[in-house]
Amino acid sequence: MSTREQKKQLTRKSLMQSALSLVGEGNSFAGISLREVAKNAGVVPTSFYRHFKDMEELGLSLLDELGLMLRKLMRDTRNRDDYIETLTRDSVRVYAGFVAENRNYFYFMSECRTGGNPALREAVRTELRYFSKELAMDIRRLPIFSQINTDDLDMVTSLIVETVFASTIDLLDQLAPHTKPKKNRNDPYVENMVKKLRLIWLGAGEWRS
Amino acid sequence: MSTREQKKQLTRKSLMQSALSLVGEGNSFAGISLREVAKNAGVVPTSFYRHFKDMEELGLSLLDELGLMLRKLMRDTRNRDDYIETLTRDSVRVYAGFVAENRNYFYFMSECRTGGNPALREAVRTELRYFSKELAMDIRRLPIFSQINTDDLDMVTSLIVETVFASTIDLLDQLAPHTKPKKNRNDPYVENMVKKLRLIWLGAGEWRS
DNA sequence: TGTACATCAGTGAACGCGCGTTCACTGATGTAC
DNA sequence: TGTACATCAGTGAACGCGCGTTCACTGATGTAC
Repeated sequence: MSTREQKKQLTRKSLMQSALSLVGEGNSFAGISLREVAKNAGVVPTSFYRHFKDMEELGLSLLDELGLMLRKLMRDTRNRDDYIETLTRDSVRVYAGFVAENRNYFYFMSECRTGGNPALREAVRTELRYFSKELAMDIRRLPIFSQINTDDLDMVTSLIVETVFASTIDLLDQLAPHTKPKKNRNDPYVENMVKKLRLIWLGAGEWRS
Repeated sequence: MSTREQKKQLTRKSLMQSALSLVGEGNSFAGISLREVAKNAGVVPTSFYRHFKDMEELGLSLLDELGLMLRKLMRDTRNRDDYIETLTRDSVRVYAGFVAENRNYFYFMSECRTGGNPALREAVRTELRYFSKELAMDIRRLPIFSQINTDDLDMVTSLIVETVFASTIDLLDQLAPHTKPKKNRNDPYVENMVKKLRLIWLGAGEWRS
């Protein structure tokens, strides 16, 4: 990779980080301007066009990036064979920690899930569907799912993914800025989430397709 | 009520409807301007200030209004003693129909759930919490919940409310504009939702606090 | 009922500002010989 | 290695436009007598 290309990628990166930090400051993505983003990135507004067609394209790149990070996180916590209760609690705790360390990304993705721009909304939907399918492939071998067909298993995993994701905005708002996630086992967010997942799990155990 | 006051209320109403229809056209609430709202309502921008301090105050009024409509809807479909399966499917169908007939309101409320403005976000949270509590009070007497304590019942009902609400944006996007909700029993949205609720129900039946 | 005054929802001009986008440019980096 | 030319990321001036907000106003409606 040439020096020129490296510098270009650096600017691109700082434009994305700039947008993200503006969202993290309490602005909604729909409300921030191309000029603000450029200024915050230390670059003249015209430069923006060397990297993105418009703000929507930048938003899609951000979603892509977070998607990759989340897939990696899933891959790393998968394929463990702990007792299911422990695995659930640990997974939720890992997720909550990851959210806390990437607050701006999740504020952005939460907004996009329901925000005004259809293209961004669809991108989030695709991402969630991907996680749901991954999770289904991962847990299909468990004995608890012997009585369940593929469609219904997808229904269960999408319920899980949606439940976790929908709660994320509440987690973000209850985190004071710059607070580290609680590491003890009594974090109320984690406990509440674990209860909900356990309930879904119970239901899945009783399910007959 | 005086004539003058009546006229004022009419203008107020048309400002709110104006904002709502702009959101329904695919704009995000965060991105529409006071001037657009006023223009669309057939009124000079300055008039806006006779009714609302700013766009946030208008947004909160919209959420209030939708909240009242939803509470009425809940009250009307409550206290029936159908077979639980029938009740669930009918309730989901009624909800889906209501969403389809009030698309703009639900696009707006969905955006607010996760949108950039903390005050609007909190207003939606309060509303959802209210529905969850109402639902808990309503179903606590069912024999299925004899083994469940108050906190856990709240957890179950909030899971139900969040699941239904999170899916609303997907329902909105899959509805073609100006489409009437399907009345037959095979609407895939309704069937998928019913399955998820049935699964939660199964889990709740197995739950021991 | 009629008159004189008060109220106030809506008006229209004006303000300074940041917006997205265009354009010709500069000068460091890359390439061919 | 040195030279001459090509590329292209980032610049800076300029554009027309819609923004939120202020202000003094108008004229229909309401109120007191």
